[in-house]
Amino acid sequence: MARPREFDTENALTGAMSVFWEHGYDAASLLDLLKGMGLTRGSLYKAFTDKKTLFLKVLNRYEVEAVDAAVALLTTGPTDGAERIKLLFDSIVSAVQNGDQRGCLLCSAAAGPSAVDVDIAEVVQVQLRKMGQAFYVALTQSTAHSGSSAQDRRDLAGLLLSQYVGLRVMVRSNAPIAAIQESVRAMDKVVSGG
Amino acid sequence: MARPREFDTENALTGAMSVFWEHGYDAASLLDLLKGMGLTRGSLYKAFTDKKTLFLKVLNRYEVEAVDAAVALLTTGPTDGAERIKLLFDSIVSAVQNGDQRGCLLCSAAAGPSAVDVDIAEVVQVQLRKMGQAFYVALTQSTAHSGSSAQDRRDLAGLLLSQYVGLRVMVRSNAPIAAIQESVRAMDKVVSGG
DNA sequence: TGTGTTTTGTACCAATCGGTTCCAAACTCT
DNA sequence: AGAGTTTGGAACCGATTGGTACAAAACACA
Repeated sequence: MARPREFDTENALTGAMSVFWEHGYDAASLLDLLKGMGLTRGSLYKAFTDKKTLFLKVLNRYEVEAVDAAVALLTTGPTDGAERIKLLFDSIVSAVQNGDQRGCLLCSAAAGPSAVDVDIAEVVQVQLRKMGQAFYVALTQSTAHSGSSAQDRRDLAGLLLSQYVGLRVMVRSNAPIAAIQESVRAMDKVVSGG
Repeated sequence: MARPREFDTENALTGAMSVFWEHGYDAASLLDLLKGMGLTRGSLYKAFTDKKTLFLKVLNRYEVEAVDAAVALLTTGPTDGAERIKLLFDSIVSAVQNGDQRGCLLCSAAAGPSAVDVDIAEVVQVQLRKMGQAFYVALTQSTAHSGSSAQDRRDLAGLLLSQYVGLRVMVRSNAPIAAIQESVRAMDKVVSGG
């Protein structure tokens, strides 16, 4: 009934995510996005309305692609819950060692536009809360912490969450990998020695 | 020998710090800065060269005003080192309770422009390292940790540092105060029961 | 093969960005 | 008072910002 799209929406979103991830929300210009998504102004605005709505859709995609993966890692699998937590933090170190210094799109959004835009802040909070819940579940399914009170587990889950955010912000800020490793090593000890 | 300044440089820097603190580096426009500093374009550029150099000077001022204060709190005083660490984290909670959601200028800089500008990144790293060192000293001067190995203390200091960054980022991102308190409570436990 | 509908690409928009230029005003010193 | 020097303020700069308008192109359906 009409002219079909020449681009794949999912591909375009992936491209946008990559641009936002690298530059951050504010610093990512329309031109960056157009180049990264491989489409022109008209198409972008017709398909995604707005820079901000595009970013919100990218955040949703990040949730599906990255957050849910982390949540799955934390809440399922054969290993002990504490072991899964270690795996997650070790994956941060691995990422840095592989040259990925982009940090976490969600964490950067938390530090940046989230302080100014309520819509973005809301999505960010939902996802952070999701991560926190996953930490809580992992602790509950760990032999070292299943015996402690729910309150203590909740507190420790909160610690793990802010720790996660802090680490990935430090990664993005060019902190030496040794500093990251120290932090992860200490965190492993806390999680093991409940 | 010439016309004197009509403004006080230190006052102007304080104003600039306040603007950068609230908006972040990128989002702080020249107009915001001029208004916040109470001077005009000509004066700003004559006195501070550049937006970026102004920010670097603001970072130096933040170091003197905020970082050094935190370092002093952590490294001196009559109380046990672990107690000082608790005081620092409690002060974060207090700030939020008093309606201050700006977080930490340094931490926001770490998440934002630091990933892009090497000069800013360098200053940020120096100050973060300074904070980490202070955590290390506090641990060394704590009865609960003076017995552990220097390596363990270094690791835990790294954990405290990333924890500090993460907390203040979360504060800025509008996280509920309950989440902040959980994290601090768990942190207190780790520091006490070393 | 039209006809209707949607996409695409470009030209264009006002607003704002950080930064420069320039001159009158305000001062110190002789 | 006059010379010398620096500040303050406003006008102005090109570049870039996110966003819109519109005509041509590409399809589905009849």
